[in-house]
Amino acid sequence: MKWDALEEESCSIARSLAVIGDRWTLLVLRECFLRVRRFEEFQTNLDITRHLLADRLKKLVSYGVLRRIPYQDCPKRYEYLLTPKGLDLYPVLMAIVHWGDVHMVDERGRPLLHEHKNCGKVFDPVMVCSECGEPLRAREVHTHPGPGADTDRFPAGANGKAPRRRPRRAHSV
Amino acid sequence: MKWDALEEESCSIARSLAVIGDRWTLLVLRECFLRVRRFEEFQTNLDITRHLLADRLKKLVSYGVLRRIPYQDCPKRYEYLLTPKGLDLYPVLMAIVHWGDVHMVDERGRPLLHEHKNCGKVFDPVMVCSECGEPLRAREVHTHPGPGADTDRFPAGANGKAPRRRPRRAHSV
DNA sequence: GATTGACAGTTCTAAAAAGGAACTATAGCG
DNA sequence: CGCTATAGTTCCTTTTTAGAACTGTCAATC
Repeated sequence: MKWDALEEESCSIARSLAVIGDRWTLLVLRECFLRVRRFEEFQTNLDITRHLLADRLKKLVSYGVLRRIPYQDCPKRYEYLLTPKGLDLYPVLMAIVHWGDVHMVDERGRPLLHEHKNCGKVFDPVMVCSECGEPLRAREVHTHPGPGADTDRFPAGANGKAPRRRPRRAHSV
Repeated sequence: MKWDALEEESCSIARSLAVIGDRWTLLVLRECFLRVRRFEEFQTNLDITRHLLADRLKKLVSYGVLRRIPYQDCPKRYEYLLTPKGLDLYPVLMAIVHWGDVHMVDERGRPLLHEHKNCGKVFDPVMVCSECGEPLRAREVHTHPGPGADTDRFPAGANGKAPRRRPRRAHSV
């Protein structure tokens, strides 16, 4: 499977990974949420090669995750800002941060603490069900093929196509 | 920055990315949550090269995300199961799925629908504050350096070290 | 007026990683 | 014996990435 093929997959994870499934991209986005906006600042903070940084920024702009906005003319200079689509990646970053906080910290403890302005407390992010508000656990979730399902992998009950593999039972994720 | 250097960083995102910051690894984990356990099944479903698959599985086992369990002797055969540490990646996967569902679907709609067994409804995952239960938005979160902070990037107020850059204001993420 | 520095990249070559296909080893089955 | 299934490994080619230097524009400094 090539990089570009990910976008074509009938799977929201695969399609998301076409955008964010690369270590540098996620680190660039971390910087964006830390209010970093300019090429040089990304480059200094991340110690990424300039080539790759230019490439990743271009890709994120083309996917609508960042906007490239001029902040001065003469010479033309641009900065990179999160779009609403980019801001919606916040839960992804927070989920990754929290997993790292729980499972990857060293003896010194967490590098960053998060404070919720609304309630004033240091918190952890928790993933809950939009309907009942309960925290989600993999075991307590069933999946069903949706309208955009890959009929090869998740064959619809009624059509005559032979499944490529044995029919699957309901899944998590 | 080399791959291995990520683990050393004083940032939970960087350290998490040392484990999951690669497109194949996240696709392998997707399969794990879909109850896939065996080498051949991963390989067929993902169309990953056997070489890479072997490498990624080995890495995930070494990080304690998967366990490699024999399910028969003669010949020895192993299957890969999520550990508790691996199961804790569920919110990360769900956050990615949800972002893809919202921003990357084609005209056909979502590939998969998720049903919460506890309440019986099709749901979306929502990231909330552990303290007040409100949904999290990047703008409403401040960060402070924690005990494991990088003093270079987040200098402690009292010590005499000159900050490498101008002192930062509080951040999101 | 020449020099230096900031910024946002681009260009070049060498090294590392990934892709693709075939091969190995073990056992059960007919 | 030949065939299939499983879980990898080996070999070679192609693609990406790393690392460093270079370009071009303007502003401020010597």
